[in-house]
Amino acid sequence: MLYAVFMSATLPPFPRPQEPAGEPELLQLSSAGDDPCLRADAARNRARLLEAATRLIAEHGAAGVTMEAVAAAANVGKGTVFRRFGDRTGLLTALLDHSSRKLQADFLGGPPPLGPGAPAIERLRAFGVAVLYRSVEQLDLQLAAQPEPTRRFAHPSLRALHTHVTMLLRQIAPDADCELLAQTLMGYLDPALIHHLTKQCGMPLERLEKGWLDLVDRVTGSRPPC
Amino acid sequence: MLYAVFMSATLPPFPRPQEPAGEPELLQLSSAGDDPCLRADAARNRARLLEAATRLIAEHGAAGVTMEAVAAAANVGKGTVFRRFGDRTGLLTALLDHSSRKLQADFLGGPPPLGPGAPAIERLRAFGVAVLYRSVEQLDLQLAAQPEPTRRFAHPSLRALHTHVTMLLRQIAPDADCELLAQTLMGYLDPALIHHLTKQCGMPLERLEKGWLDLVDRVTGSRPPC
DNA sequence: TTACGATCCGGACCGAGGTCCGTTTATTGT
DNA sequence: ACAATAAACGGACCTCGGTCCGGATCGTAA
Repeated sequence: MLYAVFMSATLPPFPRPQEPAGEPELLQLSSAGDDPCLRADAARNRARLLEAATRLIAEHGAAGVTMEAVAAAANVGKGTVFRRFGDRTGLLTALLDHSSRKLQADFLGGPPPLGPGAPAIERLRAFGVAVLYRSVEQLDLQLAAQPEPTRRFAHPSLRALHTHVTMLLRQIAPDADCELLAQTLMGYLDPALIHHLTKQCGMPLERLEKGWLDLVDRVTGSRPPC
Repeated sequence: MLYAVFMSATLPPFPRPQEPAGEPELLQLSSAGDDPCLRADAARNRARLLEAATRLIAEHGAAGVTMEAVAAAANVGKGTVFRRFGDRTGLLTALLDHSSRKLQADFLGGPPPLGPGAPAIERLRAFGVAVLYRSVEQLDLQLAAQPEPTRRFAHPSLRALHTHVTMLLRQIAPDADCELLAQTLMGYLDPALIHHLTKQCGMPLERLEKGWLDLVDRVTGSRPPC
């Protein structure tokens, strides 16, 4: 439960999900939603599974969908699901992959203020707002896709966001511990927090948005007066 | 999975864990580690379970301990564990209860700078450091006790901390959205984050501590220059 | 002391995530 | 076209968290 780091060279019991085969860290925004060299039937089943999962989740909510149900709906064996996606989190994450890549493309190479061209602080503000909106319209999935606490921050997609925020911060406040500051900012955008504040505390999204802008100002030291 | 709010008056299928029967919101720091009016055998079993759990966790780590194993080690039926503590999270939380109450007592009525008497900002600084240290020496348990994302922020003990931070912030920055700011600060103290930074990124605790102090200064607008 | 009702106990049972391995299928080289 | 080999398949199987309910126990009042 806490071992199983690599599995020795002797016969891998499972080819391991080649799904989250993260490209060189950050710039993993290539190839739309497909995958590298996958056998024909495998690719077909993968597509079927994603489609089935999407449909079932739309019907019953992410929390109400069983892996076995997905497999059945896709006319595929249960083992196939796990071989392809590793675990439940993997499948759910794959469903988020598209929007995740889009967001990444937007702030990495899109038009300002999200993309390069605008001053860093503007980009940072826009970034938070973008993430906020994205999370709100996928809260259900985002929550269900959250891995267990130990791995929450290891998730490649999240790391990418964190890296980006760190870079922006470095341009704004070079003397600060931008790694930690970035972590703090990302914490504000945690789907679980957003869910809690909007659904359980009834805060309007607008307030969260203001909160983000304010937070950015405070953290970067660009408060109004002074 | 997302219903079951209260259970109607008609025959409760389970008396429901009377464990986290939160007193009036905040000031729940009374009665050391025991419970209200519990039948003799029930109290005895409860103690046995807590003791067994503690021992097993010390041996195998929190993640490596099964509910059934705890039950067996306590010479008790599995059902008894769940009746008493509701679920795994409940049991683990109960183990943290003692230190949780102590912390609460400290910042609610202990000596400055944690307790009342010191200026709010000093208390806030001390608060973060205290939580940091407490988390570090119980990381394993804290992580394992973390409930699923949907309920992460609903946890009473966490709410208490959040409330306290909010109050301190209100004294420091009355015009800010202290609820949100408090949430941000609490995010920095999330055990999962601490685990990630210290165990996975290899940051020394000292750096996290500096990070907290710096964060407090930034967020409250009490930066050095100006 | 006894009897009775509320509370508690225990372990069989269930569902869902995850694994294993014998069988099937796609690909590739000839 | 035809092996031969690597990759993929599927579903039985395992574990573990959580539930249920018939029966044992405790507290109490007479």
